[in-house]
Amino acid sequence: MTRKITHSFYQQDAETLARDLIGSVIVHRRRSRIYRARIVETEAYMGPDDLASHSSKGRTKRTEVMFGPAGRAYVYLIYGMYLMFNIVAGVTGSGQAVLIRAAEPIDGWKADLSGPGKLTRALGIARSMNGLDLTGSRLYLLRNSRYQPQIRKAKRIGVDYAGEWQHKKLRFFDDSSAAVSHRPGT
DNA sequence: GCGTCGATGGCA
DNA sequence: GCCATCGACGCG
Repeated sequence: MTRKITHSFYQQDAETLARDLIGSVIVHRRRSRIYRARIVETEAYMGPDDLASHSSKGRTKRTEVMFGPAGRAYVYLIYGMYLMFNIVAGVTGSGQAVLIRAAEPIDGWKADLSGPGKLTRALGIARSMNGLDLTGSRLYLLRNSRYQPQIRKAKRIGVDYAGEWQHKKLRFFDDSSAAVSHRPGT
């Protein structure tokens, strides 16, 4: 049984959503083709108090989408060359989001999706998709109640500047997948 | 297998 | 002057 993920599901807090999205499937309809990939790694960004979260900088032009309704895409450029794909989570205004870090292609399609920058490039996620409603028909997620991932958690990657928040175990991954980008360090 | 480093551009 | 990254390179 597989069904499209709805607004009410995205409205869960980011930590719960990040865990629940492991094993779900990204669907991108692009140039008359359909690309599907199973999510194997995510990170939760908990809102303005979370020093690793962009929303901790407050409402700016960049972070505006994070403070909007859940279930929209938050896409931004990092290091001048990589796009990050996030999903807005929580109640409207809470500034939470889930970063999609890694996935594995489904249906015989071949791609390396084991990292947030590689994932957006291979899936064709563009900056123009910032703010896109993910319950539409172009880019959406499916939940498969049959697939049971082996979920583990660890600290988030690349946020060592975030004080006490850097240590919190807000990264979730499917330990049975080879596409996970980082294995936990002790 | 692991550490280091450069690429590259939007943002505050 | 930062970065929610990646891949190339040098080790030995």
